[in-house]
Amino acid sequence: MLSVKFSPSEIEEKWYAHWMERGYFHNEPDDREPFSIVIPPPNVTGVLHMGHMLNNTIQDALARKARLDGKNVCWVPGTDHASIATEAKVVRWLREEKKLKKSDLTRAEFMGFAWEWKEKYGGIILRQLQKLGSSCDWRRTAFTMDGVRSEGVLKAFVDLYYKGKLYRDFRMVNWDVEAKTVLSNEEVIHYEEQAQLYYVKYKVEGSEDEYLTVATQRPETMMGDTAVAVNPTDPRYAHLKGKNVIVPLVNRAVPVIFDDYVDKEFGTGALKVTPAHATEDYELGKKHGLEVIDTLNDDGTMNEKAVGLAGMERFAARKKVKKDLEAAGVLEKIEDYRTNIGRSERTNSVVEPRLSLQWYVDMKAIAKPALDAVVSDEIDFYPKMFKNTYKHWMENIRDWCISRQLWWGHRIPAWYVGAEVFVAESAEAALEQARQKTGNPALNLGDLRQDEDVLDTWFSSWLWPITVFDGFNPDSKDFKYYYPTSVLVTGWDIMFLWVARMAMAGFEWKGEKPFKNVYFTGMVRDKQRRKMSKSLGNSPDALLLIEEFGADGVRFGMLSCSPAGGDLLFDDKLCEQGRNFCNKLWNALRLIKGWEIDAQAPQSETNALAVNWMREKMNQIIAQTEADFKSFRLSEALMNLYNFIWDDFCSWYLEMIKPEYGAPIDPATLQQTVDLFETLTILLHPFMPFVTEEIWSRLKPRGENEDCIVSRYPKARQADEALIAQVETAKDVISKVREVRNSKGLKMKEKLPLFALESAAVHALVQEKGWKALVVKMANLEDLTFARVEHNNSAGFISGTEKYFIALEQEIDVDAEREKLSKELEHARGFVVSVEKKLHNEKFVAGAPVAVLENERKKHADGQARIKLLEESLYKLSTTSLN
RNA sequence: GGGCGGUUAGCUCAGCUGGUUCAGAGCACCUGCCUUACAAGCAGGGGGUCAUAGGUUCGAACCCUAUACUGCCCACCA
Repeated sequence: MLSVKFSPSEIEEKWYAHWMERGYFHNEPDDREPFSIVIPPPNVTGVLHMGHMLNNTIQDALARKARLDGKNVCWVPGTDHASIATEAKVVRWLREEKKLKKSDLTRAEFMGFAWEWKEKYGGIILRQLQKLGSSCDWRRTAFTMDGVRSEGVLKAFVDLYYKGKLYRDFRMVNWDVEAKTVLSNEEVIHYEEQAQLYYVKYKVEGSEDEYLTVATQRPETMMGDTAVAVNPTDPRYAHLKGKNVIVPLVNRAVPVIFDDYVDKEFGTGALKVTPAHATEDYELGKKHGLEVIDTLNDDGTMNEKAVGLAGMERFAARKKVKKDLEAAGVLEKIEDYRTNIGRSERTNSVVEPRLSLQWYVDMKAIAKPALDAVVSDEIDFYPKMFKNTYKHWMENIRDWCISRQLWWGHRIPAWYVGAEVFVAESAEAALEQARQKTGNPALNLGDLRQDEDVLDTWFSSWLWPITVFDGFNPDSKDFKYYYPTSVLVTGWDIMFLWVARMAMAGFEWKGEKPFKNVYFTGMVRDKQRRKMSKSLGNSPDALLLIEEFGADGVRFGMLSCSPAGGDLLFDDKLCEQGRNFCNKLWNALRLIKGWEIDAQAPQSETNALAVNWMREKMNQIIAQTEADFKSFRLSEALMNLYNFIWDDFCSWYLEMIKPEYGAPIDPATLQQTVDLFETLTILLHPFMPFVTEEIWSRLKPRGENEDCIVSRYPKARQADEALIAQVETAKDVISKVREVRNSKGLKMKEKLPLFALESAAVHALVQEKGWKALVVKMANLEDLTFARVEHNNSAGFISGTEKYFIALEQEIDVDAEREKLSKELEHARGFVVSVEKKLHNEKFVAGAPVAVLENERKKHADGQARIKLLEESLYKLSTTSLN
């Protein structure tokens, strides 16, 4: 006997192991149509969170659907070395577990520990993805820092360098003082924050007590000031031309310069210029030939140039400067104001503009084909609106800073001999170049100094679709077969960091797009629309969720409310709904399995009607689901199936064919029902693989390799709308009888007589095979018979244009009934009037398509028929009440 | 400052090419049921001025214009 409650934990591991053992996830190139996906590689250090669950559930649904469509599916899993994040974790681990500081280790020692750490903790997230049911080809698991991928990174770097699309430059960068590395623009997140504007008085040199007041947000950088700038058209300061002002506290004279850049309206209209610590100041400095005084160390403390502040952390220094300025009597006032502060995506520390020498990719040189591909829909975005964002960014693209002052990552393949740089895939190759260039054959490896920096993690991830199939090898069989990939599923938050760059890399090295479709998922948030975060504690533990609701339940929860691109407001309730759905399916199976069979019994007309109706409805749902998949409307597809299975299949169909208690079922109906149910498991399999596989295995005896996961998706044919309409009419009558029961307090168990007012239409329905018996069974009627007039004390309803009623034992509440009927009548009349308006409008009659016109005429006729019936009932009611 | 969205039921959102009784779904809520598959359930029910104002059209939730509110992305205003 099957248990009343479905328990996912008992079957999940079994089926996952079974699928793996059968090798269903693995494919090699063959003559089938390929369907390939590359996973957005999660951080190797990470654990599964809601965002991963969402995008992996979507990818898995797409992969499973493609598999059911008979395609050669290849979903490549893997992880990303996540330079900054991992290095930070390793540093903390070393400090806490091994009592070691990074600064005490050599580079090689550190890397040894980092790899040790990676081996220990690196695979967790991939094992968690398996729990979710992800049908990845695990044999192809890749890592951005493994041998094959690393080789690709070096090749890409060298290739770009010799094409002149990669260069080294000294300029203002974003500095993360905590990680002590440079960041790309895309890794800086701007937040609007509360800040203070300090008004500081700079004495005009040579004057008695004339001051020029500047407004600054960062007074601690004033020791690096080398000018004060004002707008040349500002009359307030015109007389200062050629004058100097004295920087307070350090008492250094700096010139007053004049530049259009300065906004007269902001603050006092005077801007202190600190070329070492602000991008625009640096530009001003270059323009006006100013000295650059760097007052910061790489860890965010002040250096000796910041007189009196040396060694202090930058924000402590700000407080001290404030005090000192007050003491000196040159702090005019402090104002609160809102401003944008840039913070490091990884460490969240305030990013410091800083001058340094770094490597860059010339993005303008490689962006064009990737931009065109999206604009022309060669690459399709879902939802479409992200095209605009992408286009805007690509058209204003800025060069990409790819070097990082870290150790965990791909070390930059550049070697220096003196001031000369040699870029090559290996030290040996660089040495060869150096020998030729210098004409000195005695040079050896020891004379070469390799660049200390590593590459931005995204410099390896942007090659992912290229390197993942077979390294950086354009001629490989797998690469040729699986590239470009079919669809990329990822969050919109990494559109610039990853998606756009992959597109560029694809065209740069393969001359072709890396993916045909991009599906952008929304951000997972909690019910209050807050981002899921560790610090808020509002992020549920993914594995606990799976334990509680089952993988299918959680998948249902993630998918059922995930319109592409929009926020996904996560709520446990959705997973619960998914779990309940599994249970519903399970119990439908129990029901069918529990029936006795009478091998001799013929199929009743009612059962035949029910089966045919269900088949036609299923045709509709198959076509709908197919269309939804094509346009990546997974949420809709799942919800349609959910409603279809719960309402149409379980509540209606199974109840239609369900034998009386203890009675057997005929073999034909049972077989057809099993077939229908089997089709349902296939339709639902992409979303809920475990429960469907389990039910599939129990529906029929199965052979070797005969599993739901590798079955064939049904093909939709044109549904028989007339047949569907016929049964829908029956459903309407049945529902209305039930409504009467409910409102009159009649029990479901009580068999009732139902009458239909004589009409050709009802006679026609009753003559349809099985129709009347269906209504009698489902509405629990004594019989359905005809009457020429409505009986006294009856409760009636109109279905379509026909009047039905149930004669009641009890007296009816005449006033209430009259009010109800009057309302309905009023509504019907209003409806007819609105239709008439259209029909009397000559322009409508002339302009509307025939089908629309026909329909309006039918609406008009039906409406009039209904009005007539209502009027008769009302009349009947009034004569009753007179009695 | 530039750009892109959104506003439909108490909540979250569909509504695809303007046309069927189009005003929908899920959740929540209300009523009645432990009815022999399922209380993780069954049968029913209430609930909306489609943000506002104009316009186009035979016809508008849908197209256009303006307004209000709101979210996001990009950008060097100290």
